[in-house]
Amino acid sequence: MSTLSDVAALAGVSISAVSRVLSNAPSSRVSGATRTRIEDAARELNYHPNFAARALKFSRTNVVALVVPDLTNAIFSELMRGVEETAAELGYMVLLARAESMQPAAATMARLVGEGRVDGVLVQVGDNTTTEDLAGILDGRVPAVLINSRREDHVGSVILPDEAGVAVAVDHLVRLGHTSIGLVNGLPTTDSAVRRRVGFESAMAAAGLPVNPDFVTSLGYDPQQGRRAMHVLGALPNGPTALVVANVNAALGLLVESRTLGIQVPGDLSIVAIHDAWTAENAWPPLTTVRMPLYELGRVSMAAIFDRIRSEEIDDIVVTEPGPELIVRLSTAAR
Amino acid sequence: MSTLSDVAALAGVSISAVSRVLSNAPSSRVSGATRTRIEDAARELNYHPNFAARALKFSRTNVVALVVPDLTNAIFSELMRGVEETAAELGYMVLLARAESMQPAAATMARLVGEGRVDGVLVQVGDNTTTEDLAGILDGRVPAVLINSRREDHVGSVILPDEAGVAVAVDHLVRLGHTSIGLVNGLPTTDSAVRRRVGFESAMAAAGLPVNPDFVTSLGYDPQQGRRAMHVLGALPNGPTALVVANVNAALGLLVESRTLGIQVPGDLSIVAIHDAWTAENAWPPLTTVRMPLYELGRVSMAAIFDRIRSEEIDDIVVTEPGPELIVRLSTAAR
DNA sequence: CCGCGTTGCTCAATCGTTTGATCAATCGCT
DNA sequence: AGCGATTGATCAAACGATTGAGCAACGCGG
Repeated sequence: MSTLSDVAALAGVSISAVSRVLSNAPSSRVSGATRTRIEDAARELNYHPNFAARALKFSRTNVVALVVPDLTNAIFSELMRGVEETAAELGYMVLLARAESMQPAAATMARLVGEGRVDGVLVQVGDNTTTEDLAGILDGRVPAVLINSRREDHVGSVILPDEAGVAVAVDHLVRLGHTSIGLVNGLPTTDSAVRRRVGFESAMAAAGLPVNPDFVTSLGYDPQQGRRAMHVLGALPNGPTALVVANVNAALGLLVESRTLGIQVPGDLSIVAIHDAWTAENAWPPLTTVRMPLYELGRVSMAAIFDRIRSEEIDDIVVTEPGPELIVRLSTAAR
Repeated sequence: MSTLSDVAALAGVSISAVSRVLSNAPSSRVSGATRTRIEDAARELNYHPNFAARALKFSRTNVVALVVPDLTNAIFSELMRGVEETAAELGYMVLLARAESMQPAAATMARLVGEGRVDGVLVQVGDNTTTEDLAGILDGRVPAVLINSRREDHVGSVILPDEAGVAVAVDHLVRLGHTSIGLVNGLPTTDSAVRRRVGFESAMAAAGLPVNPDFVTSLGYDPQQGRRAMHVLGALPNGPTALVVANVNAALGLLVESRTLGIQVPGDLSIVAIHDAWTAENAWPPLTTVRMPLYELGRVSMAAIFDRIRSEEIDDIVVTEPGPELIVRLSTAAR
């Protein structure tokens, strides 16, 4: 790891000259001869500017943290790709952080920012995270953007068109002739679950169908809760003939429980899940899903935190392009 | 974000005093009075030492990069947990990086270290990681530990007891009365696939069973390749009655293809997959798996890179404790 | 040939932290 | 009281990069 002085010594000039040449300062006033001498020296020594030194000088690291509840959630794959690609375009790096339980995560984030390791934070909160835990980080001193959830007391969020997504799912089922449709939702404390519930009710109303409260569960987005939901709904004497499952992972668990209960999918019960992932096409039956614009969610979120860092300006954004896309597989059938 | 000078000013002392008190230097020689004054001031200002400044001073960041081919692979969940927990114990942070987003990977890793962003690199090589991608770390200038693979030209690796894992799977199938057993393996270029193949052959030999080359595929670890493998094996006139699938993700794809082909699992075909993950118990039928010590793999890997960074000493290690553990679910049945 | 503008480079301060060297004040001992 | 040892603090030099200010050399017009 060579430094500016090493390069300067080799090229026989001062470190200032080297710095100016290598950072391509427009006002650099350097002769062509020294310029090439410096560039050659830098190449020979394989010079890379020291990250810590620059960060110290600029009090800026060009790093943002992306905090997600579970990195191995296939759903986040596209989100991360969007964030990372946009970050790279903007000259940023992404520090990926798991936040399984938020207590230590909040502390970790506070450290991350307090120690100046990152310039901003993108937070995707999960099922078992109340945004309360994040209060410390969201007090406005730290550039932060909430992904997939909103808070009254914090401006700066990017969310998905959840209502529209659920509407696409409901429409598909209605078109197939279903009238008795249930919703397997996330926890009511989750912001996205609230929006999905609203979307469900509007879509049902628009189709002229009643919402049976017994057909709506709000247990959570993970497979275990999907199982529980199926268990609850399966025990109903006259259950729904179709379900909108607000999360593909929950749908996987639900599918297993349906088999245990001897319920045929899609014969007895049609299922359409929100979010597409590789697990959906490798389930049996392969799941009909609504693909949400997660890649774009990532892109927009990164762009938003960038703006926030540079200009202090930030909005609450809904990603609308592209809209939710129905992917028909084998878990839905006509009634 | 307050600095040492802020704290010093508030406490009415020099920054040296503050630094010594807050870093708990044993030779600090500070009076109890000033000590508490400084500590109070630090707390009041919510002081956190600046990361960049310390990194610059120590030319050490206490960060290691963990490079994995695909973050959303459920298998890596435990691995990451092991790495992160051990890192935390050793005072390190983990910079998670997707290999996919590091194009070209060699250059990105070189930059990571060249710019002094990380002190070392943990690399989990995937199916499509090329030797070229690793070029930067093989010359030994960068502290690096290979996870799950070994190379002649690089010392510093931690691997799983792959042979033993496959043996556990084979034993289970043999005990169930199977004699016609196949192997759905990873690419022959993958180091772990080679070891699993060896383990398969030894285990079969130990059971006094012949290995039918037609029953062995080496297409890859992902679901798509699992499907292809099933397609190939399903076309055989007298196929195997049981399969060891070297990766749980491949097994998921294989399972779907088996349904498409009308092959009953476990009626016509028993399946045991290497690696346990939440997807295994949420498949249908729930997959019998061999749980490998991935958490410990993470712990040992982190410990190894730590040693390498501190002392330049490094070994090639096999994680043996705990051994592979059979988890019986519903994808295997007696013959 | 003097003064002025320009060119091409170097000096030196700065970011925040650590730490050996230094120094003033106090203490213990005779 | 005198003097060395100890205590409790500060000074200042790094770490590596950036950048405004400064300075020597040169060209050129008058």
